[in-house]
Amino acid sequence: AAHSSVLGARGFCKRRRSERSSHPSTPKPARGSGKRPRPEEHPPGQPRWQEIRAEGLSCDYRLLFGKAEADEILQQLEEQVEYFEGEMTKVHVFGKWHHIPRKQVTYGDPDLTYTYSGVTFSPKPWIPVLNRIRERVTSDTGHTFNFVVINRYKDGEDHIGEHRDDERELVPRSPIASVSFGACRDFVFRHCASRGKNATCRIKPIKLQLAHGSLLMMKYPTNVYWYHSLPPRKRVLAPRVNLTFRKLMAIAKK
DNA sequence: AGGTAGGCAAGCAC
DNA sequence: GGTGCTTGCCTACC
Repeated sequence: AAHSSVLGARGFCKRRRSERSSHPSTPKPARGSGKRPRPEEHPPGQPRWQEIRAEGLSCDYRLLFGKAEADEILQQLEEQVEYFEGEMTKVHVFGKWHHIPRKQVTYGDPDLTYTYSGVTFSPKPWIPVLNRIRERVTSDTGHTFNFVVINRYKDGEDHIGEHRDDERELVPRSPIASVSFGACRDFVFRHCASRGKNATCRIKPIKLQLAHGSLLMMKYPTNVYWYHSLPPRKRVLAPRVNLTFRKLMAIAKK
């Protein structure tokens, strides 16, 4: 019940024209002239997926769950997902300890591990709500996954900085499925060669909005060339729970 | 005021 | 053994 007012606030996804990405070849998922492809209202002839393409970037976006089902899943996630606590909520980089500005946890098949900024995480065993989401992604995409990283952003202050996902433990060329629930948040891709003062090219960042119940498939070689981040959005007051399903190799290469 | 971008912090992997 | 890469915070600047 606490979520209903929050999730009803569809205004979170509405953007002013001036805020839109100016990238010419990029579709604008999760918005547009009232033609948002919600699963419960599939107009025939409307593309099932929205393809996002740029140099070295290949992603597909769609709404995976209708609002009622997404609301139900979010409620279950909020009740049942147990996030890491204590030492595992900190990262040690450049000699300093930082408290990560979000909550995080991993679930997956036993014996798999995932390394994030030098810390190796063991997954918690699968629970039904996560398997429900995982099975939906698999039935829709044909891809299987054995691991999920869950990030919870309590409001617009919580965020994650620019990064690429560690490729070493991923099955080569396997896609990452990013499923979002709760507040719609901006999601930004930046090409690796366009970062910093000594950038060798000026490819513009690509901004997407990841809506409640949506799926973003990040396909090879996106993760090779493009960093992604979830920047702070101070006006967002509601939580967002994001699940990135991955296919990890059974034996970690070190 | 919020969003963006750059500089900065030490240590490990190759 | 030098080089590249790392995440988040702070600051400056619109």
